[in-house]
Amino acid sequence: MRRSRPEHESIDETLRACGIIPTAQRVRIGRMVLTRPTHFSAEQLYERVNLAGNHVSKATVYNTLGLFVEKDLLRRVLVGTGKVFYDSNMTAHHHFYDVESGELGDIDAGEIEIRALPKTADDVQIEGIDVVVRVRRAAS
Amino acid sequence: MRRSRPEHESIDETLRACGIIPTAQRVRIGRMVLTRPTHFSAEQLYERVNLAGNHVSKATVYNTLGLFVEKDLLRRVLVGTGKVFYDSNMTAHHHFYDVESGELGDIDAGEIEIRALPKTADDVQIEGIDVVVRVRRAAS
DNA sequence: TGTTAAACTTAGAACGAGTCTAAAGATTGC
DNA sequence: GCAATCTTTAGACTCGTTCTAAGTTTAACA
Ligand SMILES: [Mn+2]
Ligand SMILES: [Mn+2]
Ligand SMILES: [Zn+2]
Ligand SMILES: [Zn+2]
Repeated sequence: MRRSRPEHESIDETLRACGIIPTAQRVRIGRMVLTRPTHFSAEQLYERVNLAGNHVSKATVYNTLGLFVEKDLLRRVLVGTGKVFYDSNMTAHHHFYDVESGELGDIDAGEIEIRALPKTADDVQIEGIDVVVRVRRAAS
Repeated sequence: MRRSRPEHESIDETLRACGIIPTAQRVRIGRMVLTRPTHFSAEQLYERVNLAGNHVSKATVYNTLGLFVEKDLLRRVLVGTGKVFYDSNMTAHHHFYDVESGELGDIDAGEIEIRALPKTADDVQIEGIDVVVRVRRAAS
């Protein structure tokens, strides 16, 4: 169930609407990642959230990210080995991944057509389709 | 440069043709994974290769998998968090991934149409496109 | 508003897939 | 044969992530 996050709605209300108790830590993290579409890793967030005093623990960062994913406020993006990215752009879209720099970019859903779905047995439901275009900047 | 691996060609010759010195360990692993299309993880291979005596070390398993990937004899498939699979089916195809069972299946390339490629700056070359369809067996 | 149970946060230990190290073993060219 | 190069190995190590157990906050409600 996707929910919109209009500007006038506070993070506090967004979290409540998802059944998440808006603790100080969750609101702080929410403000950082839910107010605009952004790609980031757990460690990037951990560093950023702790730049301006008021320490938030690693465990809480991971717990909160997991909770936000569970509540469809964030999605995980799997690219290279050992790298998990989070994405607060919940509209249907895909990604390109620069294998050199590790940079992640968006591809509009309209730019990739999934024509036929695989032969799905009728008890199998599709939970999502992930497309990652691996790119490399040509060596000059 | 994809090479075919006809039945009459021994693993030994396949490896040599790729510039790989066919050591006993590499040939043994090659026989297990290169003679038919198969999906497997490093630890699955490590266990299987060591079932029938003649121990092969973890380091060699990882080194060999990395070497085979580098030489385009295997590809990596990234699915769930912390799960790296290897695939000896080198024809263009995609995957579905059962998020419950962890099972991985093939989707013929023809079943998914990549219509438009993203706006690629001319110095950016596409190295590959990975499509993973996440599926879940409906709770009975 | 005080009491309490449930939910949450925390530091740090633990985990595990994957990599590295340094030494021993194999292969190759001369 | 001899030396140079390449390969394998055990086990230590790394690092992203998860777990644990204790303390803190929140929410329910008397
Ligand atoms: Mn991370
Ligand atoms: Mn594995
Ligand atoms: Zn995105
Ligand atoms: Zn496959």
